[in-house]
Amino acid sequence: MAGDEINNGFGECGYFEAKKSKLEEQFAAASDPFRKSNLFQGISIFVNGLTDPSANELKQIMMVHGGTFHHYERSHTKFIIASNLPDVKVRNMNTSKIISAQYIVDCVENKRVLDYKPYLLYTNQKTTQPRLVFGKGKNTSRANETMAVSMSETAPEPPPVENDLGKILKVLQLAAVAATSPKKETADKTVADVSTLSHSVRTAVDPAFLGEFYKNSRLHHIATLGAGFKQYVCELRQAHGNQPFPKRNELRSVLSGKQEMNADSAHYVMHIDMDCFFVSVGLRSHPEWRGLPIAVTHSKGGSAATDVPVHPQSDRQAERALFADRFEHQLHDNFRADKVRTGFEKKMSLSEIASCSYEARAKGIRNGMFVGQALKLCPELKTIPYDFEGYKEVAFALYDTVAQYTLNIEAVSCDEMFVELTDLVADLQVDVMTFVAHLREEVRSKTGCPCSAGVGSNKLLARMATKKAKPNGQFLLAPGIDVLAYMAPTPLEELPGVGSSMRHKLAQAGLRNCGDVQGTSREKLESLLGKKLALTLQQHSLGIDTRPLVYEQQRKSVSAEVNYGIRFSNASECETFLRQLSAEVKTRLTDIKRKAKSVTLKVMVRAAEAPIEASKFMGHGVCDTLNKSAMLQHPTDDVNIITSNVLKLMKEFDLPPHELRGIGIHLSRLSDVNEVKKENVLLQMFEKMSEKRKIETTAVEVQEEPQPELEQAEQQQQVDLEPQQPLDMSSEWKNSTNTSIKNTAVDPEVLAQLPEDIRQEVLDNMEEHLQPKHSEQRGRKRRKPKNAVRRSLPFPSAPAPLSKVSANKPSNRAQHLRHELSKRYRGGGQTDEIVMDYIDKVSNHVHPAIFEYISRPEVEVSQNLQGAAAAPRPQPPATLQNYLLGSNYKTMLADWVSNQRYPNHTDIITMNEKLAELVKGRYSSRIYDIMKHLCRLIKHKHEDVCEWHMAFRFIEDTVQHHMMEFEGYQMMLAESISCVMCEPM
DNA sequence: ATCCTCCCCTAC
DNA sequence: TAAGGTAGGGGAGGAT
Repeated sequence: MAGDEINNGFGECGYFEAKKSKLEEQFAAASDPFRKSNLFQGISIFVNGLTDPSANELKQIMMVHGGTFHHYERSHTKFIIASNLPDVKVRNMNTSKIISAQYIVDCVENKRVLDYKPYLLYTNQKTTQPRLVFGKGKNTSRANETMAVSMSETAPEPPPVENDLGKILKVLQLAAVAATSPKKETADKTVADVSTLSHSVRTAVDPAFLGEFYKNSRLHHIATLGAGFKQYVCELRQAHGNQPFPKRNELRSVLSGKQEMNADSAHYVMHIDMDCFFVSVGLRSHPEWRGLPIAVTHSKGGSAATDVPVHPQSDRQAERALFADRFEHQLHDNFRADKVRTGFEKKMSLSEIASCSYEARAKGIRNGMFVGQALKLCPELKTIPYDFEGYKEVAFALYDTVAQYTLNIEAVSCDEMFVELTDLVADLQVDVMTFVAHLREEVRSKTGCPCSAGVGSNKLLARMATKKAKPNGQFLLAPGIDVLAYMAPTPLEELPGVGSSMRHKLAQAGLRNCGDVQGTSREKLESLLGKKLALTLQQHSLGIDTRPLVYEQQRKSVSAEVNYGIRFSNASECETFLRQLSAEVKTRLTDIKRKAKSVTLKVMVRAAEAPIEASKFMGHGVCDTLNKSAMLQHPTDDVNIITSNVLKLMKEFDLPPHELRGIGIHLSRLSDVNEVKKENVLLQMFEKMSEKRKIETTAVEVQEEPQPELEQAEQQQQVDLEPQQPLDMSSEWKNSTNTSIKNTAVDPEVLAQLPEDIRQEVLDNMEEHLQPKHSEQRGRKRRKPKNAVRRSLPFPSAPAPLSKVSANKPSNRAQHLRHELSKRYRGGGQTDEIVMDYIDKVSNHVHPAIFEYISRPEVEVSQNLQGAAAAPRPQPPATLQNYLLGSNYKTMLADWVSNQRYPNHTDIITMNEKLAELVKGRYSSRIYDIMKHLCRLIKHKHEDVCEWHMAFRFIEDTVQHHMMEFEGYQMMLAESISCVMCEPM
């Protein structure tokens, strides 16, 4: 799957890039399908200055042959490749590992690792002719020979290094081959398609699309790296505990003596941010381009960016007009409007600029601008490609550098964070900006990239300071200054949270800078923006920021979204993609070890007036966006449940697949996997057993004549577990009951077409889901007996729901039952006499045996009451999922009661639901047994817990309520709980 | 009042 | 050609 490619190193094992062992590194290498050999395994190089081959070419060579390319020199960098270094530079370097680039070339040519000494630039041994010598022992040379043989491109094979590793590598390489082969199978379509087959992946219909897209998406990388570093800070903090920071001592001795301390007790928050991050990382290997206007983008620039093929069904003029209209009249986004206005010329590249250098910015180029537009502003703009690995590498170096001094870090993104400095500078006894300068220099030397930092008394002011500091500088918003006066001239859009939309809205009201807002009444702001936004805006305009630094951030949602390359021609292509995306989002969910209770599907649909094809290649064009969500009954991380809900939501949108331009799946209301486990013990037991049972019963037959309630619950479960089955409309409404789409309305038109009794059932179900989840109400809720239920009951009409008053009229009920009995068992003789006599006597509570007796079909009526009670009920439908009916219900109850100190709310609800099903199914004697057993378990619980007593009474109460509704009588129960502590009055 | 859904906005 | 994601905060308006 796409999983590997999407994984940025923040998988469940955490930041493997940073910590991973050698072995893991080799694993990763072996699974790379582009790998030609492992020639340079364990060898790392750093390229200093101009070389031939160039740094980029050397990087390619190293990657393809299993080596490591360092973008900056590290202590463990094995070789430094250079051609000529200035004396000044060399003087302070360890020259024993500076070699010529020719070494790499010769190694590849000879297909073995050569002795590097002849290639040293700064020793006596320097020669131009490499000696063909193996530097190491016999074993190695043998290995090298084998390697040389195995380096043929058609049959790449790992060197037989350490035996185990060799085997593992081999397996992994085989796996990599296997993983790529299905791609080729899709080629079976037509022979005429051959021309397109050779092309790269285009639309989301291609099974490899998702992986390709995420591999190349800058926004995806920005987002996942950001999330990754938030988690990284958490991990570092947890791993660190209360240990000291040794680096502080080192710094203290370096800076000691020359510092006069800040005597004030000011609060210091630092905001640190890399300067035009992507560009800086890209320039590490091309220092000769520093000072030029540079942009990072997918477009290769030059003529490729000014003569772009145009799709016949696209219409740039029309699309531009539409976009411009939206941006100018609805969204007021000047930048985007401008981008469309001047960037949409025919044949100009619509590739976006992810990051541009300050020299490019000076010409008016901005991040996010189209390349075509940027080239008009600056024809000599140089474009460089993305280096996602490099961004991660540098980001780790940045975070690790800061983390040496403190872990009071709030990660904002991969290149930006807030750091609480108050305690740190007090501990170091240094001036705050001295520390910042030292830190920035360390970051620069470790990453090879410049950064800027601002310091203020809160996050807002620190950020403002950074704006002043950029590029490559630092700035302190001194604690003593008049903050109000300082903020007043600041344009509002410089405040965090104020974007183009809000800027425009405020400008309409005559508010442009912080000073304007400072003097505006709260009422006016609130009417403009709403309560909360008004408050924060006003506070920010005064330089006040109450937001604390959040060091350990908890994720609240997970999502996966693709608004590029979505072009389906039919529903099945769409469904296939939805399944892939569901799997993707499920992986992300399990990666963070959480479960979700809400699923939201987001779609982008081509706007009615928009051209069929977007101007931007595979772009979404002008679209309308729609969201729809479904609440799950329980938190889940089951891919099948997620998928079935996603498919259902898509079906509800009822959109033509060919008009879709974007799809996203969001999971929210997350809970911890372990919390869920604790919280829902019973349900987990049920589900576990139903899984097991599913495997055991191979063929699950669908009942021709669905039994009412239980049957529906069961069908729902099947949809959840088996979304592979196509969903037809007729099953959809039935399925929309217990588990899923509680909050989605049923189409009234569909509803109108249903037969009366079925419609009533649907309405009842909907009503049921709108009931509050609170246990009291749910358990005690009055339920109208349904037609369908009645049909299966022996009584022609079930008793109407009884109020408390009528329920307490035993003689009426006894008469009723007697009447039914006599009708049914005419001439039944002695037995029925006994039964009726019994009923008269007990009046209020009926023994389960009686229920058993009267609910048996006529043919089975036996002569003797005892036998009747013992007679087995007809087997429940094979699909019935109520495990309270299973033979091991006692074990399950015992597990529940004994493992939990206090009963869970959700477990009690589950229990009530399952017992209610039993009531409706008339499993009276089982109910009797369950209640008896449960009562005993609670009584004999090691520790007397009133919560359990109350739980039992509540369950008992609910059961009796249901009995009263469906049978007209309460059940005689064997035991009850009495406790002086919690007994109700 | 408080919750829910469906947005919109913002930031990187 | 091109890779227009992701997460969080919050408002409007309706349901309870």
